[in-house]
Amino acid sequence: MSSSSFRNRHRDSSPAGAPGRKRSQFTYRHFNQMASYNTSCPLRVVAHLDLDCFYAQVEMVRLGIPEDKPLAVQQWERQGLIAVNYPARAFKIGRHCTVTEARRLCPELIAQHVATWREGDDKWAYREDAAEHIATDKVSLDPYRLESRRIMRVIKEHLPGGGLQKVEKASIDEVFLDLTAHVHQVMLERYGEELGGPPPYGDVSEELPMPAVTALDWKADALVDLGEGDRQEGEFDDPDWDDVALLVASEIVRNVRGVIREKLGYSCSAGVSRNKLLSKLGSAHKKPNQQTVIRNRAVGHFLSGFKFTKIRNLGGKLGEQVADAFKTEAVSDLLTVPIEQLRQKLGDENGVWIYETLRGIDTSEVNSGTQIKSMLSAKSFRPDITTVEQATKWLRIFAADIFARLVEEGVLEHKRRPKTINLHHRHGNQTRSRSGPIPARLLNEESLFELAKNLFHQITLEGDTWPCSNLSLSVAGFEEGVSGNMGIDSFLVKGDEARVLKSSESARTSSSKEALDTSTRQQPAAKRRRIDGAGGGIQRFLTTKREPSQDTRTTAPEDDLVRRNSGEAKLGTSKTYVASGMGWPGEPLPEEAQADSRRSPITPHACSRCDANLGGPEELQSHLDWHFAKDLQEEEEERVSQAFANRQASTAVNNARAGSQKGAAAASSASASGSNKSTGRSKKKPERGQSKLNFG
DNA sequence: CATGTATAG
DNA sequence: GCTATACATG
Repeated sequence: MSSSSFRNRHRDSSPAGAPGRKRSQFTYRHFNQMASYNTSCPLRVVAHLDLDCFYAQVEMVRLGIPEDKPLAVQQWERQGLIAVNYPARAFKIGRHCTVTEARRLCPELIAQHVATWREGDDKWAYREDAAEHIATDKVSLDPYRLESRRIMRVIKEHLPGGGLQKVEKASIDEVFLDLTAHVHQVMLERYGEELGGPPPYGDVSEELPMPAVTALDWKADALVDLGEGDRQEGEFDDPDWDDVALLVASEIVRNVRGVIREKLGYSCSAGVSRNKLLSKLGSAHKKPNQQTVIRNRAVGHFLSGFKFTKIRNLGGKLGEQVADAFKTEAVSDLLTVPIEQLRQKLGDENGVWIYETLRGIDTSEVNSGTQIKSMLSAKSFRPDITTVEQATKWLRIFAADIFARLVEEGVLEHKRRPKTINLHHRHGNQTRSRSGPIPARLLNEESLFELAKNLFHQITLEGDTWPCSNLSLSVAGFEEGVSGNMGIDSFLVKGDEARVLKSSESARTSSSKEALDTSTRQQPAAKRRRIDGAGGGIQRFLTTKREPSQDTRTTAPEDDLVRRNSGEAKLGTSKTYVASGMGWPGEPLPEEAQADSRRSPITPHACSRCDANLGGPEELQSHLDWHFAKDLQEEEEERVSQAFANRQASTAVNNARAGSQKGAAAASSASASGSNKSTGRSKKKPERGQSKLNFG
């Protein structure tokens, strides 16, 4: 198949060289479309950024290890390495090596264990002995999430605002950028002569003049070449505006990469092309620390060299199905298959999708939302666990982990909350899960724990529980705005809530449950008026006590979050449980967080800390709460990022020399704990909520 | 809405 | 392994 099928050729019967005669294959309309992110715009420009062996880089930067040292990130003793840097890969060390194998291949290897949560400790940490504590520790990916956020922030700060940026966080270490509008603006500035004026006859379907340039300087970019044979389009054709757009985009991407490198020390690779599909393939094409441009004219050659199993969404069962159906894994082989046949063998939807994908057509959007949609905390047990007590312990850790992350992720200021909670259980081959709603007012650490225990109990009711090889707790269904919960809802106990929190065998182990139970038992199904709206019943135990005077807004859940947070996220041993043991029957109720004195006297509608103007006292209060939580969060973030910032410190030499986990871990804990005091809170950047909100 | 499956890094 | 997300399906 000729590569012309990948591209709408300009039909011009005159020879390519005819002076002044040839016009662009793009029209004024096409160019104008760039401003509005039309996904079918032929001048669209999308980039994919991919951090090189991200986890490994994070550890190297954090520990100040020189770039040429081989390093791998380790998880437990015998499990595969979860990241291997490029120097280590030179020794043939791969993802699925064990630590022992890796060391045999490269005695100099620095194997850094991931951070872990440990029961009784109130924060994840890097620990020398983590590898041997698979039974008590749970991996924490927080260091990587935090660095990921810093990277996102740097990217967003570097790109122009005002609707000209579209940034999608595709994973912890990947980002899509739709640069179309930005490039449009640059092209206007740079080529206003040719592009800026009105089209001839005022007709936007007129073709543009060709760019004046005859050769483009692609700098160090890896340009995908065009292949042999087909001379209809190639290097001998003059560059058109799509090439110019990609060139501008590649400059932008090179700058973004430079900024990430300079400000944070991370290298990444990038792909620049017309859409997500191609950019993603492009970023993987040359690694590390390079960028690949796939010009439209090169798409055919680029794609036909791949096995289609390398394409996003074809790496699994669907790809296997396709391979089975057509007895090939090569993209090029499938290009001759008519669309009807694809539809017939793979279904309409898949058939069409594959037909287009094979030809580099992808109109999927770059979604600027970078907000998280679900959160999961999980543990695979080695050996399996066999008792309710063990399970409960892990559930508590999960709840603490998830709640801390809810706070971390800025759920507070975003006024978002997860709607559902889910527990997965694995017993041998069989997996089961139970889920339920998270009532708005029950969004705090203890409640998540209670909810989780209940879900777990529901699972145990069906038997076949033990031994259990895996448990995971997740929250999902994030939705905007909780202010709606302050109405009549607050005074009702929904059937759902009653059911979710209904007392059960295990529930009896919790005094809060008993209170709940008695308060809801009389008329189980019906919605009911609460006896006292100001915080009796359930709320007294499951959420923070309210101040009666604030009663019209007392049940705003973000208040509960704020206050929980003020006690710092604890792993499993939140104050409540330390104080009251397990909350077994007969034990005293937890001393709840006291109404603290942070509430400033009500000043009419203006925030003293920023220029925000609030609609009324309630909004103001909520806003101040937000500041409060924000401060805590920033302190935390500062604390962590200082650890990373210290990377050039003298410990680097020691770490490198030791080449052992011991040395690295010692240094890391030193820098993590010491940084706070030594550097202090020198610069606390007053970041407005909005920018954070966009950021995710 | 609840539950399970697929995909991917 | 540990996450995160999307989707099918009842």
